[in-house]
Amino acid sequence: MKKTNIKTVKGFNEILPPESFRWRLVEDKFRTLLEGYGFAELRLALLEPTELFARSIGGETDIVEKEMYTFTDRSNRSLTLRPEGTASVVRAYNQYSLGKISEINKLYYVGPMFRYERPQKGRYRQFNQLGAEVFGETSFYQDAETLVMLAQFFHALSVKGVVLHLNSLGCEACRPTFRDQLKDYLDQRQEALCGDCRRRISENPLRALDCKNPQCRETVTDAPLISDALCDGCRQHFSGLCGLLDDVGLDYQVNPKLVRGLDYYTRTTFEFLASDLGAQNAVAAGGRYDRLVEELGGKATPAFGFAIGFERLMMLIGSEIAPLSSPCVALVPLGEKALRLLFPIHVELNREAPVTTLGFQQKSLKSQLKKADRDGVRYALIVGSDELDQGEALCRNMRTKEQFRLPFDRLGEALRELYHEC
RNA sequence: GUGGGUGUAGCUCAGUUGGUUAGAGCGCAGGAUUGUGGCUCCUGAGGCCGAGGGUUCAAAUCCCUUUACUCACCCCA
Repeated sequence: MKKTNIKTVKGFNEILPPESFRWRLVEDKFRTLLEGYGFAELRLALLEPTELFARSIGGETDIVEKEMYTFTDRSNRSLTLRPEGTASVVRAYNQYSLGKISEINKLYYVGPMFRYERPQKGRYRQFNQLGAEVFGETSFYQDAETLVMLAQFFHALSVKGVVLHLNSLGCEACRPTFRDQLKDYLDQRQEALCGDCRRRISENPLRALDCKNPQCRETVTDAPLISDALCDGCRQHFSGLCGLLDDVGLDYQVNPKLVRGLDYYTRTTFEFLASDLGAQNAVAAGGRYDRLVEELGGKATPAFGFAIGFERLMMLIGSEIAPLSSPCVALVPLGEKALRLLFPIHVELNREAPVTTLGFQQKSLKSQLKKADRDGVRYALIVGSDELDQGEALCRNMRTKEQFRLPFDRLGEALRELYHEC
């Protein structure tokens, strides 16, 4: 404690074993599922020009205003550690002209994001997201497929108590009208709103809808609803999506007051909310953003995406997931000569799979068996002076306590056979 | 940025109204007649009691400051 005074930066979340094994399992499930649906992985830069986020997320959002890790590098460029994944994916989509390679692009990513916020339960300054984006598809079938896929992911992990909340935010045709309507409504009730909401009236009035201040909530109960203001196109898109979700039996709640903190969303927007996560209850969220690709300088391309909060997801998953495969045989040398004999076998056997364990300290048989037991191996292979004399190792089945002999000259293949039985 | 809570062994925590060398459980290491694990028993290692200052004959304990963690607000995954 006294000399380890260099510690992680506040809020930077690190994953230690055995938790890291659980993370791997969940991540593997995510990859398998998404690749099954035709997604391919993108591994992108963690550091981007600051301008990317200012333009994509929205200059007026809290994320850009006060939550980014922004600094200038040695050549005085303003750089930012990515606070989310979508902006970078869109940047890459444009930069590498992915739209020209194929009409539809389904991409996913896994990795850390950075936001300078006060850490608390389920929120860190370095946190991890599992995310995916689909480019080039306007159909509500795409929205539905992606939402169902997410629900399948949660189901496969036995996550219970997550509810899908759905809304449509309209498009460039109908949202401005609604925005003005809402602005008027809020303007007339300024006194009843909190300071933040008053500020929001001009900047982003939609966000006043999901303010948690009780008084604001009450004030907003009779506010105009976006669902009443949607244009025909948006209305059909949304009802089409709901119809598909009904068809496949995916439960959802339409929440007309659900809005997003990021400016780029259009039409479908959603959150998967967990009941037992405390205040940070959104495990996954996302929606459609049909304008962003063009706004970032690309060809107009519709898109749909989501991000899952990895830490939050892991809090919802029971810790009873089975550990990864463990070694099968503990090699137990008694003395330097035996160790010397076993070492080449050990390194040969573990080339491709965890078959054996071998300790290099000269320890008593008793403590080596103790360790073998803790490691959960099925067999202990004992080599002491007797065995060296006879040219045979003594193999003990840790469960049945049966012991049998294995000649040195075929130890390797014999252990390999035992491993395949494990 | 604003509030509240908590910092004692690797982990989970005890520690009386301030009073000797600071405790338990788990974990770790070793042992219980020569080379046989899990159960039991014994022994051991491991702490500047988060840090700094103050009050006192005496501080883990009281006061101040600071820092870290944590929960909530804000916002978000």
